[in-house]
Amino acid sequence: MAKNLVIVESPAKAKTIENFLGKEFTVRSSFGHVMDLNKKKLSVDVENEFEPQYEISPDKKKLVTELKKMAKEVDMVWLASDEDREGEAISWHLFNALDLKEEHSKRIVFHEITKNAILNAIENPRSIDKNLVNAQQARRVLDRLVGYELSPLLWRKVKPMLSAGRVQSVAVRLIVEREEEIQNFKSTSAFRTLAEFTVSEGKNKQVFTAEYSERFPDFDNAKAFLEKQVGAQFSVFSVEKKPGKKSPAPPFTTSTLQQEASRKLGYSVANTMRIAQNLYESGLITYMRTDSVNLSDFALAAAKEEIEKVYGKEYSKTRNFTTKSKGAQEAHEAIRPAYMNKSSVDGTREEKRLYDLIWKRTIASQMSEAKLEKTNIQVQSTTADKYFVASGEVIKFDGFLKVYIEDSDEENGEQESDLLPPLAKDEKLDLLKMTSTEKFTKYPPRYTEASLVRKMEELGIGRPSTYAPTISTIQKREYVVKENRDGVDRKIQNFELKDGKIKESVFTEIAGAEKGKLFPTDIGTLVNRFLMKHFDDIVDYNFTANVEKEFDDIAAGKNDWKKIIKSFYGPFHDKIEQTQDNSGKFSGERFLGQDPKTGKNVFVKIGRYGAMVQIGDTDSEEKPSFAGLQKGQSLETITFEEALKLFEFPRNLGDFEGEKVVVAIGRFGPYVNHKKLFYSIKKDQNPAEISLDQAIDIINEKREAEKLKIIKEFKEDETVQVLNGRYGPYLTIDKQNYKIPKGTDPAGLSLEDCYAIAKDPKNLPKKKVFKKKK
DNA sequence: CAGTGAGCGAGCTTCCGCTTGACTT
Repeated sequence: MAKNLVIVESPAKAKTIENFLGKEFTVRSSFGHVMDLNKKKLSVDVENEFEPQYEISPDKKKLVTELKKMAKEVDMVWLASDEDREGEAISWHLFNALDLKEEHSKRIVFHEITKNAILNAIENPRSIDKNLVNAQQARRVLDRLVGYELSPLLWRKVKPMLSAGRVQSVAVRLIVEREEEIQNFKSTSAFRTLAEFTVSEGKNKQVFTAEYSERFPDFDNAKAFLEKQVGAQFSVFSVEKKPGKKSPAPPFTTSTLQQEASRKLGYSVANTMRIAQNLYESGLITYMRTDSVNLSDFALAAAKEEIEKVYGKEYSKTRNFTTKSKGAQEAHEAIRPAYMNKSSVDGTREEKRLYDLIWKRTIASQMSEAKLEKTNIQVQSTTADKYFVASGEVIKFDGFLKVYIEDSDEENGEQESDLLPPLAKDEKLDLLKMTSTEKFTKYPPRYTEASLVRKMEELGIGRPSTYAPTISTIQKREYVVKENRDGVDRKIQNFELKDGKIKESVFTEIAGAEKGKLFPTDIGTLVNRFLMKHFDDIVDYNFTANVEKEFDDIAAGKNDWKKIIKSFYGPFHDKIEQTQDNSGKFSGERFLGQDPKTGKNVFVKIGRYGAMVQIGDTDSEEKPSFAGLQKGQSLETITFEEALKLFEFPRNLGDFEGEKVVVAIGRFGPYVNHKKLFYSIKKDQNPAEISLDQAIDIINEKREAEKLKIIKEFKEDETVQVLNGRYGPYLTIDKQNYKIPKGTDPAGLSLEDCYAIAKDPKNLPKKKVFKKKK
């Protein structure tokens, strides 16, 4: 056994560091936090100074025992978790959980994984910073109190299984409020006029486009303007040239990597992180959960060398970027290639593409700026008051643009800068054609996963390690759905002036189509309304930023963490109790009208299982009847007629193979029921209009698919089947599933083999880790 | 997985931030 044990947070880091340190050092990892509050209970003693009740996390028990044993056998334990609030707490937890002694343990920190940085850290140890630990305790306890007092209130007032928290509830609010903005947005239109010119005399007949600097509010004005331009003379009024430059973006942080991978590669936030994790574990990139744009001296030097070698000296410019994001803790470097001279890697297509993005972004960040020349031209007409303007851009020196261009979120990328022909003042121009086209203003963009992350980072809510999980949480709770939506056709009016004649035309464009955007659900909207009404301070966009300032004071030793929590918890808990006692169910109920058949009231509201329509009052003698809303329908927008339609199920379509075929709508959407079997109806078919023949098609299709699933059946025992599942072949006996041991040919199994597999407890599927939905 | 929704009451759910595998039908 070596004389020293170093404990870091990540196993990949442990492996690298062990190589730097030599035989005297063993390096292990804690896999993150090892202690936490118990998941089942509040675990904060609110009566007694908010004392947190920590325990060793259930999944870390084995690890802690192991580390404890190792710690006893070495002379010195070096606690080398990250240098931030959470890292300090991890060291403190390890100190406690491993029963360490002051004289046998030291706290060390480093920001980059280089031999010098590690050796330097070993030479400059310190003790655990209790103030920083206390700041973490305040953060942890605050989040627990908010989450574990608000969520149960939601279970009682809105719906079971819901959740609320400092981070997720603000993320939901952003999406709900953006949707409200969009719904309230009134699109207006104006006519945009473009003209194509060439010079009248000379050789260069290059065509360029200029836009008239006024937009016309309506059809008549646009038409009048174009009519006036018939027969007009055009000439260059002014030519203005000025130099410009562009600088590269800083290297990637978690947030910017997620955004660019989404824009350029179309990866979801979770997917990007999974791929980055693989690259990190293969030693190809630095740590992928970081808020720092800093590069180590080693990386700066390596980038410089690579750029000078490949592109030449004039392309290199060493830069140090400083972070602008709120609450950044900068325990790591930016995300960069481990080796700058490795411009591509082996791996899956996804890994290659993400690595390429990281390599280019990092290299570009160390390259010189691009030099441009911008040209603005004004064209005058003898019959117009204002000018037509055109702008062009010429790249004089490409610099970093040679390697990498950052994408933007702007959806209307209409500011295309054309290359302009050489033009002089007063030069005569020929008009080729002029068009005036109706343009509609666009509502603010809906969030994508990545643009939501950017907004969260801007507000300082969430951390690099939680962006992806938070986005999955708000979708799992069904506050938000990621969806594509079809647009609607919109008529566009257009004029064209050519050869002295004006042509009118109308064409259609698709407006409002969305791909992979986040939409709030009814339940998300309702929960947000509830929180805004009773807990507006918690979902305030500045709540996190403000408490972060308090945590900073605690970390600086200027304030006591329990005092801070106390001043928050008093009023917060009062509000919890008040809302609990004084407000009723928060169901978002909306009255739609009176049922023409019975005269009873018809409502929509959120029930135990989601949005539903109710006919009849809850407190009336006769039990009300209910129907769940269908996919795509919403509490806010469903009409009285649509609501009544939901009660037309189940529909009996007729007989097939001697038994009834029934269409109905269930928990999982519309389905066909026949011989006690269920068949889902696809989205593009309307369950209210489906015919018997169409239903039979659905039944037969499913039967075909089932047949393909079967690899092997046995006449002797029909409960035994070898099937093809989502995760490869498996065995099912009497509705119990079993894994087939590796290396067995599923098609060659005999009935006896199957029984044998079933007997071995090894082949039982593991217990479900995730909870059942219901 | 499957057609629920009153009310009774038991027993369940839930936060954020650090980390990876093991595993799913």
